[in-house]
Amino acid sequence: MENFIDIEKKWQKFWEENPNLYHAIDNDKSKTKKYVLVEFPYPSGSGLHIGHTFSFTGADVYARLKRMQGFNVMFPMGWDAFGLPTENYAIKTKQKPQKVTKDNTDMFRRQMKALAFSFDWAREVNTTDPKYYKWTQWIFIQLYNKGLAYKQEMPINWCPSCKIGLANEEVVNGHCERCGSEVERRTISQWVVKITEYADKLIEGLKDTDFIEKVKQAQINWIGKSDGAKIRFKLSPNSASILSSSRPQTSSSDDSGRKIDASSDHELEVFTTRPDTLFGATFMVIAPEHELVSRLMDNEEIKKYVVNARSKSDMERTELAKDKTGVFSGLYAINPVNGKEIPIWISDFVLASYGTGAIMSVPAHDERDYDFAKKFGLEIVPVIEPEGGWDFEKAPYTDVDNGKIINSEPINGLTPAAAFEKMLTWIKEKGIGEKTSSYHLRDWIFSRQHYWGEPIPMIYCEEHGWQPVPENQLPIVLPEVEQYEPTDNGESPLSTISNWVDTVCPVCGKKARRETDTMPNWAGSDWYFLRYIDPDNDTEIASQEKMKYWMPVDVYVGGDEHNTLHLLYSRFIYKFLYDLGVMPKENPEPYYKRLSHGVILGPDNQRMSKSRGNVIVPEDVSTKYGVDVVRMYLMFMGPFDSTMAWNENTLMGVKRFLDRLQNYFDKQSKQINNENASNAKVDVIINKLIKKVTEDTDNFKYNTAIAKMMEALNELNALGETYIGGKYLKDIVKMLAPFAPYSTEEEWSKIKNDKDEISVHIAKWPVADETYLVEDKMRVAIAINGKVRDEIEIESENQNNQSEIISAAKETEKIKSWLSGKSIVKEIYVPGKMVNLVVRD
RNA sequence: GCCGCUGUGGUGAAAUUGGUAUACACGCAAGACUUAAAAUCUUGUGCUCUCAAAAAGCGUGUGGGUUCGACCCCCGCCAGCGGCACCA
Repeated sequence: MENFIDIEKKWQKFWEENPNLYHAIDNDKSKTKKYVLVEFPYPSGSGLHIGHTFSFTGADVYARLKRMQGFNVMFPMGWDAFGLPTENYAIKTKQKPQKVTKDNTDMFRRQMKALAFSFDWAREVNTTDPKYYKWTQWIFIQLYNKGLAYKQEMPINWCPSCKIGLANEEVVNGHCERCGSEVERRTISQWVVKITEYADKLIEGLKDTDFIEKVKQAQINWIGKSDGAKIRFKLSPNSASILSSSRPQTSSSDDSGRKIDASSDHELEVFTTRPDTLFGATFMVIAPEHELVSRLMDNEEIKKYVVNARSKSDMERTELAKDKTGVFSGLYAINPVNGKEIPIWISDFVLASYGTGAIMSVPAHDERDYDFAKKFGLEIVPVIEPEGGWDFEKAPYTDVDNGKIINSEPINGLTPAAAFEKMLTWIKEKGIGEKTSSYHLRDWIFSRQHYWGEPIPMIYCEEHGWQPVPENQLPIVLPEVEQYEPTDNGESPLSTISNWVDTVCPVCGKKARRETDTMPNWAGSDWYFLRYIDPDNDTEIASQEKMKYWMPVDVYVGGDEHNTLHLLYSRFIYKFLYDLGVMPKENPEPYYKRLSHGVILGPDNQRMSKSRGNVIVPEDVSTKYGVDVVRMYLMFMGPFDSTMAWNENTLMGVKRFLDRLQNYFDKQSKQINNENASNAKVDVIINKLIKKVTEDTDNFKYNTAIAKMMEALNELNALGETYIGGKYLKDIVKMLAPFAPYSTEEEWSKIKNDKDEISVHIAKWPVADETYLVEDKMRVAIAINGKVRDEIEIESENQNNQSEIISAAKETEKIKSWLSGKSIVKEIYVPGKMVNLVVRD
């Protein structure tokens, strides 16, 4: 007999020579389409890891099932290949990133083919291919044209040792991921994408999807919508005159037209979720970055505080969260509802990036305001009191569901909820504010000062400002050069390539400069699922007709770590393109179902990592035991979405099962020509198996599907020398095929006849014959007071004959002894399941 | 602190969603084959009581509740995991 290595070689070659087995056919109306997507990998130098193997196998099993069930399945694969690790590796080994990427994707592709994933390789995409990123750049231009991309001074994470700007994801606990030195803040002019414009649409759109609750919640939390009001506080006359005498020297913003701060010299605008507590506002606090503060820098104390606060990293600010700091601004505002003059403080616990960068402080009813008031001896005025009173000396009262409004002349006695509504109308009538919402979601910083990314297709002209590259000049190809190390000044390495940077203005034709920043990693992975639909299209992102056929993605398999950022960015870009009219109007959402796969831990129950030395390399295990064993084990070890530890003993159990099955097939093959040699027991075993395996596989419950196959084999073996016939033998091979593609293909080649498909992987999935699912006899449990004491066997056709079954139940020896001396007060019969007799002494 | 999830044998886990708890697999024990070991096969395996068996009792983190009947539904608590976190 051939060993598994020969078998794998043989069939890999066969599949390579027959790629049409897994081809998805565009616009095939004769079949129902099924778009099965799994997150494409970043092709790192260390090859496919066990997590990839796990999630890809899970998606592959599903794709194979659907294909065999007669769907027109698209199951594509590609490479999310821009990114820092490649750039760093290239710098270290003095190779071109293009070359490193090529080597890595070649390795990944080879490993994937060895693992028998049924990808449609004709649709392979690569985010670093100019033909691909032409469209990534095109999307950016559309964003710019619609006013959703703007340039702004933004603080970034700066590594002083690498001399490079770091993305948030490259900062680990306040330190540079690469060199470990502490990250500083620096302000750099950056491209920003207005995802916040779509915040509401991204929340509402979730109802058009079938994501699991956990994912929907993650998205909603990340967007973090709060309903409340904007309220304008007039400054006291004195304060207003102080300010008007010190206008800011220059406006810090350049051309974005965005104003963070809507306040004028006479007003200070705040956002609050608690307008019901407005009468309790006894002071105000503004962020050190607030526009007003820049006009108060003559005061040494304020200047010192502000300079210090601005130099703090986000880390430091939040770490010191408990201990409030602050300084009095010298200014006063008027509480619009009671005319009270209240002080304005400056403190870094107020975030410039949320709301208006200024708050009204109600210390009696907010933890942070309370801490601040206690520390600086500010007034605390309660405006809500619960029944039974509250000791405001000890703590603030923050419960919104209970209590009555006090100390608030026109609204006294209302509940906080009623007061909330009342105040919204009131501030509107008085013209001092209006209802609004605020979001945790921030606009998306889109610039990276790295080489290995998509060039941002923008040109700067002295006269005409920022202009998009004309679309017919796309793609702007990343120049291949010798120098792509980071520069000293924090600019992208592209800035040193003068013959690339120097260009002409698309408006006036005069000298102009290209943008030298590149896009973040997310840019290419936002929309890749669209490109699979039409990977070679040169004139459109994808053809309308094809998108109409394939969209939406039916099932999207990915990791929990992408449930917020990637999924949100991706939905945003899709919705933007949808509003642009580029997407089919039937599909406002890109993904119908989202499935998150679990995590495979090392044998020590710890996350796999090189430093722990607990890494399992798929290629090592598959050369030792065979690909089928590895695939099947991964699917058997537990539910597809849970965290599980690698255990080689359990893997051996799967291997034994496959070996036993092989023996069974070898014995059975003697009678292969006898299509229907079978008996009643076999009919039941196989048809039940088909039903269960089909259901479970369809629902990604692979572990129980495999358990059923094991159970069935045990049952068949227990029948001894019974031949089950060719049809059932083929059914078993088919059901196993998605999990164990090699050995089933081998077995299929032995047992198939001329009428059968050339490959088991395009054979027709079996359908259970319902007539065999009903057994003639059933076992009915008999319980006394809910505890099972005995059981009887009944004819299935009699299962609804309640009185007969109950009297039979009372007649068994065991039950009689349980009943003696007791009286039956109630009899319950669950058809075909059980009898419960409720008795009393 | 907030949001989400999970607690079932020695282990990974099942349970038709309110109807016989522990399927399947691992591990362990005993046996068969073998000079021996590995591999393979057979049998047993929740706990207590028992030389053993029968019978009984106890058993799904924990305390209550609803129900003829609860791993499943409701209320409270404990433990663990993941995400967010000075978001006004």
